[in-house]
Amino acid sequence: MYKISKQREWIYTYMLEHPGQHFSAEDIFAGLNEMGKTVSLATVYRNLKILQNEHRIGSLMLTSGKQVFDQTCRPHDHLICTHCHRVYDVDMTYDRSLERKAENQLQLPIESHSLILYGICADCLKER
Amino acid sequence: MYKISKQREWIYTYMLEHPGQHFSAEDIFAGLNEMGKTVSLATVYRNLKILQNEHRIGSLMLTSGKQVFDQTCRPHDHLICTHCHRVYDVDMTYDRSLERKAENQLQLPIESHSLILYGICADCLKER
DNA sequence: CCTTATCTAAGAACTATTCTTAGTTTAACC
DNA sequence: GGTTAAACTAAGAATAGTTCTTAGATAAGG
Repeated sequence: MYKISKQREWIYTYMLEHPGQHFSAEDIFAGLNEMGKTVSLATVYRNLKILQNEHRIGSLMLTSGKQVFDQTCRPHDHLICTHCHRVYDVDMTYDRSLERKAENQLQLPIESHSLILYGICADCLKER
Repeated sequence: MYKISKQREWIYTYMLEHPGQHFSAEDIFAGLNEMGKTVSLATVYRNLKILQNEHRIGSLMLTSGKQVFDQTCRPHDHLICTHCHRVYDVDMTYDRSLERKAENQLQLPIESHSLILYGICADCLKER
């Protein structure tokens, strides 16, 4: 189905080399181009979509309507700092039972969920 | 600060008259115009933003990047049907302690959160 | 009333994302 | 290892959703 392409591997490698970060397509486009790896923005978008289809990466829609991409598609939650607006991955242990609890309460089959916490991140907290 | 405007009250009333629904700006624009209440799309967008600032309505960003508006800004959760894609308001009782649990686990101040459940709604379940 | 800030419509502009096209690269198969 | 076909790329046009600009209309306070 999909063939290996130089550009797609650049994109994926770029993401893995920046652990913990969340990237817009534009971020990756700029980052690769700065490294001399010229790639067009449409190619970045197309390949991010392919990487998602292949379950190699995940994505998150911010309240601003901008999409950011995540190095993993393993289910996890997010913390968004209300001060610096950075996005962090978090693993809320209690969260694992959330879907079963929702099923019991709503009496409907629940397949997945998305949880975003808004608060102050450790870095911003230190700066006060 | 804000003056009362005919158009803004049309928009707000339109939303209240369709309880349980979630509207895009385009939905409201089309709905009002069908009723003979002509209003421009930019006015709908501007007033939805004002209604949000006034805390009269809420909003939700879908994974598609489209924004929908909610009759209430009272904190609550959402269920999105993976079959018909309708958006429902849900009130998960367990959810009230979620922010305190997150604070304990992350050791950071949490101000709010957004929880979206994905599953099959009652209507779609019936149709099988 | 009169003033003035806020409001509207209409359409231009903007931003993020996707599509189109023509030519290139990858890999499957002989 | 060469051929072929499918998947790929860059570049820019196109689309969709939302916001801005402008000139004129409308509320609300004095």
